[in-house]
Amino acid sequence: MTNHSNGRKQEDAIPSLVQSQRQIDRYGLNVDAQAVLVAARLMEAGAKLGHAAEIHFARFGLSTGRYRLLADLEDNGGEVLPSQLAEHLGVTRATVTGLIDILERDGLVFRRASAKDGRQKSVILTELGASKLREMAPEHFARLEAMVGLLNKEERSVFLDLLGRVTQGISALTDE
Amino acid sequence: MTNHSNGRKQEDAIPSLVQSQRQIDRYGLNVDAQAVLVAARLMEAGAKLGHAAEIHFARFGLSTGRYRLLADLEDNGGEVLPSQLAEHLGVTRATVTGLIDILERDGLVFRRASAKDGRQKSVILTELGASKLREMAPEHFARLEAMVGLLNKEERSVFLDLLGRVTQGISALTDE
DNA sequence: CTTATATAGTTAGGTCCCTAATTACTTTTT
DNA sequence: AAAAAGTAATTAGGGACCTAACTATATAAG
Repeated sequence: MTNHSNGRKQEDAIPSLVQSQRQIDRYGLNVDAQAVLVAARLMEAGAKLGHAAEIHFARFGLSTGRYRLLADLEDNGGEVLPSQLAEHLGVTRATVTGLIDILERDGLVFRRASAKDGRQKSVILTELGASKLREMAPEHFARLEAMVGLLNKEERSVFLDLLGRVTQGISALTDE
Repeated sequence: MTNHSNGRKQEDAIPSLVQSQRQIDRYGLNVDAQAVLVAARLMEAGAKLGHAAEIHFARFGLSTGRYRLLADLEDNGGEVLPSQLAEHLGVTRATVTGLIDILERDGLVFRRASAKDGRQKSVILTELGASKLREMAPEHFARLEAMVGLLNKEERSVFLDLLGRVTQGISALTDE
């Protein structure tokens, strides 16, 4: 009984360089296997992190999106328009509507119609919402810090630089 | 008309160091802002990459998961058990069932009951499935390579090392 | 000033993946 | 051999985020 069924053991599915090279060779392509490996590993890491983040935020009764919305509200004085939230979070307005629905139901936020523009509705952080952020902050930030704890300051700086350039490159997948 | 509504412009929502520092200061925590920034940027990048990958694979009528399943099949001689696929892909068996359902419907794969174990059903790559992989390979790998094109060989190597260590650290979010 | 166009938020419906429970076999224990 | 425990695949239901279509209000053009 060492490694079975469940598919979420310590290190499932880490793509290897030989695996990438084999795939490329099969079709006789002139592509750098290491480059492909970087792409594959980053996708793997992104999926894993996304899943872990949901588990992390679920401790506090939130999802990743709902936490980010609350944090953005607090970062902007406690009152922001849904369309601004969508832009800040990088999600659609439809998604923001859904996030607000649940946050409002839970009393962490409420909506108020705008006086100047009848189409707009401000989203406002409640005291309960603010205290939720306050309560979770120590553990939340400590865990984030621990996550990158295997990198020293210098390495983190290098990582930020490289990650930034790879992030720019992501558009290569969607261009054209 | 420069930057409105849609929330998916060139560079929405890039978290900054001052923003991270501000959040930490608000609660008087003793946490490294750069570390928090790395975590935030990686989450951002992961989400962005996941979304871009779906768009990329949709060109070929596939999703990320269905492509990975096909590729894993081909990497393993064209016949693999669902439970093995789940392990290789790092997803649950329930998810694999759904992926196979669609691939089978589209004729890229078929199921066959196992002779030795009545519970098992092999998944087998069809000729259509193999040719789908063959057709998409040039564009697929070229785009992956382009994605990391802003990094040279040396930098890619460093990035792989650092990413690997951060990936290990992800468990800090889920531990306990 | 009325018609056309743009914008804010929402709703409806879809995709991806998940967890928990179910069904059908197989292996182990008594 | 019968009962219990384990394993393989599936089904049922849910959460997150998406696109496209809709409603209501605001602005621009004829």
